[in-house]
Formats: sequence, structure tokens, C-alpha cells
Amino acid sequence: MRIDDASTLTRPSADPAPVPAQPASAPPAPAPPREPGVVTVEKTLAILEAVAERGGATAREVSEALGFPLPTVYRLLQALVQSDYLVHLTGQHRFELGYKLDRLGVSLHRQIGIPTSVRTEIGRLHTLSQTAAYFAVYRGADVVVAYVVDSPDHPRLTPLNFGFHEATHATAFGKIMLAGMSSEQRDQYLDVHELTRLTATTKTRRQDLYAELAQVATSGVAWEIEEFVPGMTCAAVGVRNGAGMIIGSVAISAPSAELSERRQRDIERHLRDASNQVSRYYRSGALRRANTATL
Amino acid sequence: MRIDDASTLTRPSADPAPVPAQPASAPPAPAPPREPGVVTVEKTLAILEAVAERGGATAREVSEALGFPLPTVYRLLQALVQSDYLVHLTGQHRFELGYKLDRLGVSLHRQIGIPTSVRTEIGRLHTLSQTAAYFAVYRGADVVVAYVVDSPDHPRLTPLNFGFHEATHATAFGKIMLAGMSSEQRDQYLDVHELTRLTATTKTRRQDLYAELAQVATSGVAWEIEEFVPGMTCAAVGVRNGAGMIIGSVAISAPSAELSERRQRDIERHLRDASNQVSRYYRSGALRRANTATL
DNA sequence: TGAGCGTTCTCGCAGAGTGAGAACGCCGGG
DNA sequence: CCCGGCGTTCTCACTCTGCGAGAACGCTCA
Repeated sequence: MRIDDASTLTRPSADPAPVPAQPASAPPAPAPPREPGVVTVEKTLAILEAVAERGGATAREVSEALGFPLPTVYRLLQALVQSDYLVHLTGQHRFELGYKLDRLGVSLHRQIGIPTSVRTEIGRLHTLSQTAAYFAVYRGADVVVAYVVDSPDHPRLTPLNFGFHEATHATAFGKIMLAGMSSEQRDQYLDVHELTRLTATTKTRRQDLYAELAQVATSGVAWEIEEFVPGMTCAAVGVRNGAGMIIGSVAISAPSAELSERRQRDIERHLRDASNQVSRYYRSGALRRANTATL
Repeated sequence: MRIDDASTLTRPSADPAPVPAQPASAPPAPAPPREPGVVTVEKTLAILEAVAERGGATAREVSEALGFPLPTVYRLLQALVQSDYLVHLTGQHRFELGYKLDRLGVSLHRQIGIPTSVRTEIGRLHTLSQTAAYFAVYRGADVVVAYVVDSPDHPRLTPLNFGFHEATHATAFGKIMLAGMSSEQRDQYLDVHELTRLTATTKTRRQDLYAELAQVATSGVAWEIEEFVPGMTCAAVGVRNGAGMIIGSVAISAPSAELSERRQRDIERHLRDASNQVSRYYRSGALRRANTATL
């Protein structure tokens, strides 16, 4: 059973900034797209990430990659080393990631807080249904992937790593969560999140989406057939707390080609079983943070 | 928490610089101990860690905990949110950790890079010997815990988490690694790292330590009996690469009381077995980064 | 209705961060 | 042996950035 590795760089969601075309000229001040923010902090974090991406780097590499002058890079590198976000491998003349990042990662997982019983249940879902298996929860106003179990034979959908929280309209667990919101919450949510087209069959009109959500609400199961990634299908069932509110969702993904009608029925059954088990956990006490997802 | 370099030595706590006459000002703060560094960055990271420690926090909590004025805290919080190191749960008026921290944690683990075959071997060591099991490697000039397998019945020693790299003189795997260094490397290492007393039996004199290291080098196994944590004993065996150099170490920890002579023999056997298996992996190709530990 | 909190803005000042440049030690190659 | 290149640290004067008191706005609760 693997926890979570993989995950590489995802394209930074390019904001629709005006002036997308930088005229190649103007070496002086082409005014980068970025909003103000605290410049020093942004530079520092950029350096940290540069070191992370290339699995360690020399100061010069960072300087060239980011276009920051060398003295600045050294200064900020040292600040990061001092706080244990980086280590300086003096022998190898390299900077690599520091151990605080592990501790922070652990803290993050603790904040999301998926109990072991739920983890094993998702593991069972993976084994029984022979698919990648997911657990998603509300976090604040977002819907986020909180746990994944997959295997070489049944790998996760590449973007669906821990922390994924986009494309709610185009994922099975996203539909479950949208269907679980009050209509005002849903409207507000969709006012902020566009119905981006991802494949030929992605539902990009609210009308269509609402119609499906109504159906999801009654049937209790959401399917998503190649609306997110071509050739792949997902399915999900909601998880409810003691008050009957949807607080999360168990889900699977599999190649569409492998899904005979019979297999679909089996999967639905496994999803409902898993949902029941997980819901049972959340019904019995232990509902830690207020999951009422105020939006 | 590092104790290393000389920079601390150069600056006496209260520097009696020329111009001692401060213009009558400064009745309040006599300037805290901290060395310069990039102030903004330090503040920002302090905020990040404050949020991590308390599992999410409001801006005001952070402000009070760290003594930074509110507008500053908000500004830096936003910088962190913008870079995905924090999320702002607007519904709950809280800031919590962001998903980039997971990605950075994963990158760190990838940089340390313990292959799965080694992981399973440490798992087996845990099961067979019925103890917490560890794998440690050189990283730059340091010796760091790279992987741990434990269980409720056989928990790890509390400080021995991933990333632990102190007290080399008082841990079994540390002794293995010290024994594996050239004498110049060892001397240099010990010039920088004090032989801190941790328990009544910690070896704090180089003499004593060197004597034991010589014995470790010949026997191939290091024991550490309550020199690190009272009541707990550790043992370790080295892992060698194709060139015969020590590049890591497998280790276990257990309560001293549970270690009959027979059990000690069993544990030594299991450690040697594990070491052989792991060494085999590092012998066959795959010796990625130059582990020659230049110091 | 008002107090308290979360959150964002404004704005003038001070000082922090900046970055060209030089310096130092170390290495490997000519 | 000396030179050139690299990693690393320091200096220093200038400027622009981050600072933080304070006020403002909206919300929730009593």
C-alpha cells in the first residue's frame, strides 16, 4: 500500500492577465504579470521551489533559472537554510531541501486528518473494485482530494493527487459534493469557479450540470464519463455525517474501455459499501472540525 | 536547531562596539539574540510555522503569538496564500496549511530517495525483530534518519523521526557511520559536533568514543545501551556500496529490559540479514548520487 | 443598537533589502 | 607553477520596499 508520492509540477493556473504577449524587446521593465505581494517573500519561495523542482541546485543555477542576481540568491538561500527549509551540502556545493518541509507536510496531513479506519476502507475499495480509489472532503469552500490508494496496475488519474481541488464540475466526487450543497452555496461556488471545458463531453453549461446534479442527488451515485480525462471514467458516492449532511465522498477511476455493464454494477456496490463504512465512522462521534462548509 | 558554525562565536552577546553611547533612546528592547538574516523572510516563515503548530489559526492568533502587528501578519499571510503555502478558509475565518507543502515534502523524500526495495527490507526487519526499525544515510556531511518503520507495540524513539541528524555519538547508527568515515573526516565531524551528554552512560570523551568505534569497525555491529534515551537500547549494522564503503545503516531500537541475551543474538542476525539485502541493492547499479560524503 | 471581530486600505517614513563589484580560497588544467 | 573559473562572502551607497498606526467596512452576535 503506498501513501502519496508522485506528483510533479502542475502548470500554474495562468490567470487571464491582460497583455499576454510580452514583446521580446524591453529588457528594462517589461512589468511581469504578477500582482504586487511582498516581493522578498515571493523571491524566497521561488528559490525554494526552484531547488525542489530540480532536486537540489547550486546557487548559480538558481540565479540563472530565476534571473535573480547572485548575491540576492545567496542571501535568501541562507535565510532558508537558517530556518531549516534548505540544507547546504557544503561538500557537494549544492543546496537541497531541508527537514522542516517534512514536518510541515506531516502537519498538513494532520490538519486534513483522514482517520486510519477511513484509509483502510479506501484501501479495500481499491482492492475490491480493482481501480484507483479516492477520498475527497470539503475544506473550507473547496472540495479536495484527501487520500488516494492506487497501484501500478490501477494508477490514479495523473492530476488527482492529494490536494487536488479544481474541476469540481468535471469529476465524479466533485459532482457528489456539489449535489450536497445548498442551492445558494452551489450558486456561489459556481460564480467563482468556471465550468472549464476539459474534454469533448465536459458539461460547461450550468443548466446541464444542474440537471445532472439533481439526478445525482436522487440516485446517490455520480458517474463522470470522459468529462475530465479522455478515455477515463470516474464514479463516486457521498459520505454523510450524523446529521445526514454530505461531508465527503469515496470515488474510483478506471479506463472507460474496461467498464462492462456488469463491472459498473459491481463498482457501484463497492462504492456504496465503502461509503456506508466510512459514514458509520463519521456518524459515531469523532466529527472533529465543523464540517458544515460554510463557503 | 543547529549548533554549528563559528558565526555565533564571533559575535559576543552584547557587542561592546565602539560608539557605545546610544543617543539616549532605546529604553525598551535591548535587541533580541537573533542574528541579522533577512527579516521579512524570517517573519514569514515564523508565521507559516505558527499556523502549522496550532493546526490552523486566525490572523489575530498569529499576531498575538508572535507579537507582529496585525497589518503585517495579514500581508505576509496573503503572500503565503498566494503561493499556495497556506489556504484561507474564508468560511471559518482561519488560515491553514496549503497544498504546496505536500509537494515540497514529497520532493524532499524523493531527494533522499530510499528505494522501495529498501523500504520493504526495513519493514521486514521491523516484523522479524519485533522492534522499531530504521534506515540512516549520509547526506552531505550529516548522518540522517531516512526511513522508519514502527508500530503501536514497537514505537520509534520519539526523537528519531525522518530527518533526525543529531547526537551521532550516542546512537547506534551514528556510531556505524562514524566508524565508516576516514579518520580525518571523523575528526572534522567531531570538531563541529559536540559529544553532548544525554544520559548517564553517554560517551562524552573522544577517547572513549574512538575506542568503541574501533571495536565497531571490526565487529561490524554497533550497540548503544541507554546512551541516548534512558531505558532504551539500539543496535545497527552498516550498509555498503559496490566499492565497500559504508553508505548507510540499518538499525533497531527496543526497551533494554526486553533484550535477553538470546534476543540480542537474534537481533544481530536480523540486522546482518537486512544489511546484506540492502547492500545488495546498492551494489547493483543504482548508486545514484555520489555518496562519497566529502564533508 | 452597538460592541467586537475579521479584513482591507491608506500613507508617510525609515530603514531594510538590493545588487554591482571586489575579494578570498579552492580546484583542475595548461 | 600559474592561471582561470567557480563557490562563497563582504562591502557599500542608493532606493525602493516593507512597515505599522490608524481608519474604514461588513459581518455576527448579544
